[in-house]
Amino acid sequence: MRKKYADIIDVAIAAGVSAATVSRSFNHPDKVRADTKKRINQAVERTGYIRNRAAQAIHGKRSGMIGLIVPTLDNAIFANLIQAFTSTLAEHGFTMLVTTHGYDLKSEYQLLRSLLSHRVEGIALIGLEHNAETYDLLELRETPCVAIWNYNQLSRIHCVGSDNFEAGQQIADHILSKGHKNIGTIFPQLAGNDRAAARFAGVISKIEEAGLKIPNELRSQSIYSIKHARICCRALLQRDTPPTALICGNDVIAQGSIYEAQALGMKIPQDVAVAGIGDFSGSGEIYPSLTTVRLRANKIGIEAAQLLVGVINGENTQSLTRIAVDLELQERESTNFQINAENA
Amino acid sequence: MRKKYADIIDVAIAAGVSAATVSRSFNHPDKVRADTKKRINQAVERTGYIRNRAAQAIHGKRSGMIGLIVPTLDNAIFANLIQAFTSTLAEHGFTMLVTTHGYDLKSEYQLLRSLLSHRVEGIALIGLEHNAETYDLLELRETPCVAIWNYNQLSRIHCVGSDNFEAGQQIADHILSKGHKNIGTIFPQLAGNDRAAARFAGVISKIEEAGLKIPNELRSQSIYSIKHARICCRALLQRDTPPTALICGNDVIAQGSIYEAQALGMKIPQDVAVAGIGDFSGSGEIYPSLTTVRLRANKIGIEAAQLLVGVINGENTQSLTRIAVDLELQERESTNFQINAENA
DNA sequence: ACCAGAAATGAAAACGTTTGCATAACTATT
DNA sequence: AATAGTTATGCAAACGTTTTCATTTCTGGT
Repeated sequence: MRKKYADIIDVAIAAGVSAATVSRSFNHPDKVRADTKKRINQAVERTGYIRNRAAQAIHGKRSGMIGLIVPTLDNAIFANLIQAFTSTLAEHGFTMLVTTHGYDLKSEYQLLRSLLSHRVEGIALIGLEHNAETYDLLELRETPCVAIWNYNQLSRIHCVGSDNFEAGQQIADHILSKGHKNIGTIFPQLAGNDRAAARFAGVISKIEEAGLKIPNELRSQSIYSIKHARICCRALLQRDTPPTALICGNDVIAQGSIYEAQALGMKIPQDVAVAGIGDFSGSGEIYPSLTTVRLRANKIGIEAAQLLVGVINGENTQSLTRIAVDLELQERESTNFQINAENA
Repeated sequence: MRKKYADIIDVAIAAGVSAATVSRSFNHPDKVRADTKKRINQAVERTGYIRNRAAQAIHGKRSGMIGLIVPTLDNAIFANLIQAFTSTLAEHGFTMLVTTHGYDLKSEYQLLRSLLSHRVEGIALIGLEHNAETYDLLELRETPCVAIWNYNQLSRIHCVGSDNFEAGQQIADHILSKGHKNIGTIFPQLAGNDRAAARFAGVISKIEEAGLKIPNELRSQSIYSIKHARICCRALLQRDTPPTALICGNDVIAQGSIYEAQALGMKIPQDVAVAGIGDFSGSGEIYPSLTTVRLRANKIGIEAAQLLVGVINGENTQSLTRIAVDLELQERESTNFQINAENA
């Protein structure tokens, strides 16, 4: 046997046509006669041919792959987002090449190079905070690229996402409207995580607008873990004058806070109100249900994929597209208590 | 400008060597003199060269990509698994090409063809239940392949995972040891989901071994959703003689059951015990903490990646490797109550 | 200084496609 | 039935690498 698997020439011979015609039959089906196409398809069947996209990618464009760089897959809401993104891509004939950097922006540049070496047709990144060399390389290679998850009207690249600053504002507004004056926060580390940083800035802006402030002792920092969040929460709630409300950087931290408050025998929302950001699957179903700001991960994923495909196909020629996906404050049980004047 | 981006020849010219030497400098660094290598690296820097893996893949093997076919990414424990898998692959220089089929095994074959057309060097599948044509194609193309998540000593391909039948047995044993006789189950649909099917079979085997049986009315079916699980749980708990224990097919369903029981004013585990399978992140932290069987997603992901890389590199020549990753029963609060004879 | 053997490099073919151009085969018009 | 126009197909070059084989350049022993 000369070679291992059937190539386009074997198919061509089996179908009694030239390789060029076989190729056209796949890529420009309208340019080949119906009966020829049928013969070719039979030949494909007979020979067990599977086309080689590497060979296809080599000269022209079409590798059929999109690269995604994501901090981690191990995170409920990213998983949500990525599922929507990848299945939408699949509808358009693209497959997703995924890499993760674990929140280490320094390695992002290398991952980008790796994806480019695979000649992906487009790149998706999470968030808008990236190294200068990452941005520069994207520009240099003129790679279609979209930033997912954050919306920012000054973004350097296309973006599809929600305004995290606004999310912070919404949840802070809600907490303030319930009469809270003594408020604590539990957020992830802000450096290298522009989502968390923007949310926090939104919270602070509204608090200060209301003439209040959050002292440093009530600004707690937790990783993305229920267990660790519980520890942070406990520290806050066992202070001499514990906060009457906790604003958490995401729903995982908020859930941990709820469990810990319960474990301490406190009533939610009467003794302490808890709010999150994200509206993860389950947040509306736990007891008490969690007040949060919904980030529509599914919608963001779909829109981002559509935008990227559009850019690749040259439909989106001129300027930068920035899509703000709306937020929805979800008022639920965990904050459903009005503080009266005496309590304040 | 002749062409858009620097290719290997541009680098060769810039470095004053031939293309062959540049290629060797990447692929067989020991075969080229140190100072030549240095000159080449400088030339790479200067020209902004990014090598083209498509061109590399075209003739020989090395595409540097592994294909993964997964039911969905949108699932806490798969996300866990996949994160471990992809980061281990990355350590070995591979990038992961991901596709999802949403539990539709029929489309799996097409996804496999698509991955093969990208000339991935290896394939990972979830579970062992696949169409005959999927298995046949894998064999025909002699593609290194590993099934992740399930262990079965009769598997047709390499596998790394836990024995779901045993997981079902373990949790059933535990529930029986607490004296329960009136037991309900809430499982996902079993067809097309060999994990769930094996777990259920394990549960049933132990129940029957104990001389008990679970009537059809107490066998409930729920999708992977807290909300839907709550509905199923409610139906079971509102029966005239509700079960004293619920065995759930996974921790998401178990969590939903806990919330619903609480909402119905029932005490866990006194009024009803709840057990899950999986030990998702958070299951040990909720209140009451959930008794479950730990599936070590992280370990499975890492081992699977190592096995697959080994097979690709020809280290694992002879027979099929099947790795059983151990289970760990996690006894927690949600079942911590012994039924006495009168209650039974 | 010379030579044998080893190490480094280069030239060219090969990998499996796609595509521009040329040609052949149809269609429809007269 | 001839012709012009259209449509379908084939030929061959090109894409960017890797690799085999041949050649050149070292290296060290005499």
